[in-house]
Amino acid sequence: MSQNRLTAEFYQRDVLLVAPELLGKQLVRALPDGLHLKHLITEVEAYKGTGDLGCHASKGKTERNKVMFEQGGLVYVYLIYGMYWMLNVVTSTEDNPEAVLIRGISEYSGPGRLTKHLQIDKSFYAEDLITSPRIWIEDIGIQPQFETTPRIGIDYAGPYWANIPWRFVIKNNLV
DNA sequence: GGGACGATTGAA
DNA sequence: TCAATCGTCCCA
Repeated sequence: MSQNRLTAEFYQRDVLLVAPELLGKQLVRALPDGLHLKHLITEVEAYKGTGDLGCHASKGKTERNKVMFEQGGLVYVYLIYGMYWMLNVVTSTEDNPEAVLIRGISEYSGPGRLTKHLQIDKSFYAEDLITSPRIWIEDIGIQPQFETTPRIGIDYAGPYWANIPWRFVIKNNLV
């Protein structure tokens, strides 16, 4: 465990505040054998509310996305293309469906690749990052510079939502 | 019950 | 450029 684990107060804010602040934070995955995998978060995307046509919540609450409607600090995982698990962090408060997609961590680019490495699957659905013994995020005092770009792979959301700059990436090859 | 599709990846 | 691969969602 860590004294610097992020708390409920960190997560229960607007996703557009939380997403960029997750850059440079340390994602920790404690494996069953006791090994702790530690990686800095390098790339994220924000998904905000029912009005955001790129956000799963825009279709209303379903079995898959219902955890997004809970309070911030929970994990939202779902399967994409039949083979990759996407790791998301729920933000904001109850009934405000927002989440941050973790798209990249140090040494591993791509949301599907990083979950494979961290051994994250459906069993992490609704896992509580504030209390879980097997996954959490720590503040290690890094506040990297970052840049913003449109989000990846959501052309179906239409030009406005597909182009809004809610992807946040650490600059250069820092860390 | 059936069909279309996806917040991806890696190989051709 | 394209196949892999399957849970979810929507329609019948």
